[in-house]
Amino acid sequence: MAEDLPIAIYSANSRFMSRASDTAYEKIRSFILYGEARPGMQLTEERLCEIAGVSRTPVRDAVQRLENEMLVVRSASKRLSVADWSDDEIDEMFALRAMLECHAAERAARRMDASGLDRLRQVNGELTRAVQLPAPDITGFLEANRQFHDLILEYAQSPRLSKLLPALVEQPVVRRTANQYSGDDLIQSAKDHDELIAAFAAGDKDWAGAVMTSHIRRAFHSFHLATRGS
Amino acid sequence: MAEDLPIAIYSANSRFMSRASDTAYEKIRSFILYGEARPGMQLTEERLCEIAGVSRTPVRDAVQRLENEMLVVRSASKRLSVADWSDDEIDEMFALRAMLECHAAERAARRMDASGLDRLRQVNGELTRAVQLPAPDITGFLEANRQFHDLILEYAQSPRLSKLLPALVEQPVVRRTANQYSGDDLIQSAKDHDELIAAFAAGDKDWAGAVMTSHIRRAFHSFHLATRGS
DNA sequence: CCTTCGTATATTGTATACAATTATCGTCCG
DNA sequence: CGGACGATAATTGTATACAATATACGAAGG
Repeated sequence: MAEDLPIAIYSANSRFMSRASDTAYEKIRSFILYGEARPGMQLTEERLCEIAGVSRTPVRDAVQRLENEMLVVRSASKRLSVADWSDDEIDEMFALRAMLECHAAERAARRMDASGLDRLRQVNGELTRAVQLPAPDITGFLEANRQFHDLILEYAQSPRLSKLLPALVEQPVVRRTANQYSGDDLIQSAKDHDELIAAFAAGDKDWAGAVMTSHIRRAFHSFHLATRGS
Repeated sequence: MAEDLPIAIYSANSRFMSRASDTAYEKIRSFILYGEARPGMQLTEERLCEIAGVSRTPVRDAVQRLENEMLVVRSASKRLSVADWSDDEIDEMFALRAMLECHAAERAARRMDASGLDRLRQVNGELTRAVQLPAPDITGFLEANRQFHDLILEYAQSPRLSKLLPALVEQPVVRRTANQYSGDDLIQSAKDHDELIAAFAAGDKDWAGAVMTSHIRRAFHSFHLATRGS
């Protein structure tokens, strides 16, 4: 019987989600990432119930998941608040993410097949179209980018990685990075992906790992520049 | 009852734990790690209620935590079972753990202070006593070893790492590794720790990282030898 | 005016009843 | 036989009432 891992990691997953705890998870997550929530803002379970439209039981379920992703934080007295990351924590996220995505790329390089290569090429085709000047489509880029990295994770075939990486790929960071990207940065991203595909096709794990590492670290420096200047 | 066995590995949850969900977590965890549970065995929430002596609400809370540590697994139809790791998954655990503990050591090297060095020396003094031939005290070794790595994690000052690492340091693996260690292996562990302390004292992050990496990888190969022969 | 303490209020934690879903197993029909 | 179907039992999911705990606030005393 197949496992139901892994799921989309670069965004809220777009699967069935009929359960109340799943809708609660998505709604609260959206509230934090795209809604009126502000870093450090206090949350009560009751307030989250209103947002999610379900009772406290599934809300508590969802909150625990969000706690694991460190999108919400629990104080010593068990009160909840929206996470507020320090600069050091964000740097750390990029460093850890670079290590783990590099590792994922290395594993994927050993396990890639023709079908996977096709899917990667197709997704990166869409990404490449989205970043065409003079009017790049950031939303399209983000979606294709997510799919691309998800595919690599899928081919890495590591339940552990699939569990750990999502906690490191937080939307606010990814979006701010993408929004800060210049047109040339976006095009370079597409080229990185092309080179990754070449490395996978060659089965060269060191090549794949190195490309992935620079890919993430470039994103890091764009983000750094965007948020903390020079 | 297995209640007095070490609970928290490498992480800081050795606090009070008076809540029902916390005792449930500990009891179920002990049941899996030291009790009658067997890999792949099916679990029902009701059965876990009996084990924990509390109602389903805190049990479900505890189960979600154990799911994150991947000690229990949920099937597509949401049924629970005791995790049963493949050889590849265990290898992967060691690889990821080596990366993250190396990173933790590097961060700790930059943030270590005199007080931390003292504490590390004291803990490793206990560890060194525990591994004295001709009758090494494995339990004492495990406890001191845990404290030593916890201290490094504390000085790494990274909430992310503190969240991610525990999921990679699973007791069954650590114990089997330690039990397989020869007397000389145990003594070498103590020496690794001495060298780590020296690297911290020198503030040399690359040195610390390298020692930590070989420390973990030696453990990996001992485990590999013990469980899969030649 | 400040601190301390106790009570009221807000918030989180737990138990339990019931709803929804999934598995089990016997029966019918081919 | 054997496979599809349906009733029943087992299991998980959700809502809600109540218990435990933490905070807020104001009164009493210095």
